[in-house]
Amino acid sequence: MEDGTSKSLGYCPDTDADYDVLQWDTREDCEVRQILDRVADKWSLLVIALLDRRSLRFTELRRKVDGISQRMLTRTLRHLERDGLVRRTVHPTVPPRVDYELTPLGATLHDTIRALVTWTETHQNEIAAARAAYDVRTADEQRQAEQETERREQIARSVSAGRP
Amino acid sequence: MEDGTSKSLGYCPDTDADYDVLQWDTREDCEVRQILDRVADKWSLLVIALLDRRSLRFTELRRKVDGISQRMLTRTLRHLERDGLVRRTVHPTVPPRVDYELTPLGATLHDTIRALVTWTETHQNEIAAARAAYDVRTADEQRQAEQETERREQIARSVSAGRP
DNA sequence: CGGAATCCTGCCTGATACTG
DNA sequence: CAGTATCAGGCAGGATTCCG
Repeated sequence: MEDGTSKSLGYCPDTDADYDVLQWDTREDCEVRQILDRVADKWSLLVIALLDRRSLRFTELRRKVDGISQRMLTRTLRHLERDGLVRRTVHPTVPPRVDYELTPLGATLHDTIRALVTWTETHQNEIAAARAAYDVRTADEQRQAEQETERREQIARSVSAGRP
Repeated sequence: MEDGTSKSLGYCPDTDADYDVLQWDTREDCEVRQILDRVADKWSLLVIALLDRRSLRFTELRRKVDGISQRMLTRTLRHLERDGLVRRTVHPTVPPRVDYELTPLGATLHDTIRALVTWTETHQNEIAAARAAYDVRTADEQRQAEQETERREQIARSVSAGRP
């Protein structure tokens, strides 16, 4: 209800004849895209990665996922619950206590997501190096571009000075 | 330069005494989080998933990634290039031609992301079922809540009518 | 404690126009 | 073709408040 199910039937002119490479339905209204957009959400990813077998309470999650607002945590958890990835258990105590844990389905996704986290941990140095290199390159190009612009402006000035 | 490069080296003051479960640095300024936030972006994910060995031109990508604005495609590609995941090749022809392809590093990430896409394809039926079930449940609860509210309002009305 | 409701800001997006 | 630039608008997301 409310969100990602039926949408603008975004018809997709899509591909024509390049089936040489594996492809999948990339249309926006495609089921896989819908799910992927949810799963590829940074908060969802973190929550699932943190729910490693052990169930966590709302506030525990809030503390562990640094930077998340309670609004987004609530939304994220509702989405994950709706998708059958997380089970929400309310204990009718006072003060209230709500536990979140992965469902079996969520656990299978957890494995995949852990792989992503592991990849990140493994390659973070390479990425940092790539970023540094890129930034240097870009800074150089910008300096050159500025010089180029200045040169042209000088030409333009001398021209307009020639015939006022 | 500017964003997430050299920072808090992975040690995590974080938790106090719950090391029972595997944990990693979840702080917002953590290197891994920075990368993860980028990788977990829906557009990045799609682009990497589509760049399967074969290089693609800008417009090819634009057509394949249904729903992306050219602004976001440009941004996404720049980010991926900066992170060393995608190589951008400009052919000085006319009209211009720019090819994008995965770097070796990007290819390793591609494997992980394909796993995510495959997971989605495999479990989309289960998720659809979970969503349907959830929506039914929620609709029921809402109907009950509305009835409850109405009942209380009636009581309130009869009370205020009793002593005006 | 675990939310729901409200307000408000900022970014994404879409459209358009202009370069090279 | 492959962008960059700019502007309007809409909605995601943060901060705050209040309730069971």
